[in-house]
Amino acid sequence: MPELPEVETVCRGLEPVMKSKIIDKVLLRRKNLRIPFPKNMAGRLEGRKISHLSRRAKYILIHVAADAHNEEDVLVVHLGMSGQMTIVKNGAGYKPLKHDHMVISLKGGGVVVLNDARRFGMVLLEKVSGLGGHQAFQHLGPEPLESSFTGNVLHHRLCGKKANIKTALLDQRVVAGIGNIYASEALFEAGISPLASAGDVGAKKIDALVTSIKNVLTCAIKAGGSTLKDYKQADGSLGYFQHSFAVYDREGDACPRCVKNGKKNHTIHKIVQSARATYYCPHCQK
DNA sequence: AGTGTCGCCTGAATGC
DNA sequence: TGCATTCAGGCGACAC
Repeated sequence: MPELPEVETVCRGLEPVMKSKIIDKVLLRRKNLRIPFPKNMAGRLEGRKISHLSRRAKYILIHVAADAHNEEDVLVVHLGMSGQMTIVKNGAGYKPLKHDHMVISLKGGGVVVLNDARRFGMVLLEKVSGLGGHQAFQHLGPEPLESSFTGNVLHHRLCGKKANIKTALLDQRVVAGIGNIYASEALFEAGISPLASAGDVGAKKIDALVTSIKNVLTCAIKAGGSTLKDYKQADGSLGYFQHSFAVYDREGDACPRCVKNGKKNHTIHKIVQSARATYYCPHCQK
């Protein structure tokens, strides 16, 4: 499920386990995910210290500190559709499960595993200085939770676009980190039809949309954070938390906003746009 | 250049 | 119960 909030939650869950630890062993249990694992990945990482973790768009960035022989590197993990990072509780007793593809053992006993059944994920290892120029990063749009991401900014980025606004929100070059769920959720909250041409939506509605994007993402991160805190990763896996959505996967349900306005008979519809499911209320999203 | 469709994989849910 | 079909939250390659 990983969109921006889930990836953020994974980063926050991993940080206390990985930060300031020395990488002891990196085990790759196959050659590739969607793309090959980086050349000599284990050799380039083992013995080095993790300085901190961060996130850009839907990418987890594990920063590896510079040392006598290397400048700072970044181990980049993208979870694709089905990827999961797991903190193994009893590292010494770790037995690989099906689809465990990458196992990072830390000095002191911590073990972190990347499991990805569908293998749509990817792992990169890049110098931090070259990261911004890497093809995965160079065209990424702004981070939606930065204060510099405003209605004005989004309005400019959508200007002239003929594609429907739902599809445009999924374009990582327009804005980074929004996936299929939160695109539907944000448009619903802002009361904007997913069918509208992106370039035709007025400035005022785009302002509302930016507010809604920030709101749905922030609420989801909050839900993820409380999962970390409350459940303490019952199974050690990170990022897949229970969260209820207003419209996503609610085809046929009563529209919550219309119900609030006393109109009980308006329901959530499901349509397909650019081969992806979209959920919305035709009555209150114009 | 901008836009829409397809396929990469496996597993879960559904239908017969 | 078993087997086939459909669908999934990402993203890049490709065709137009």
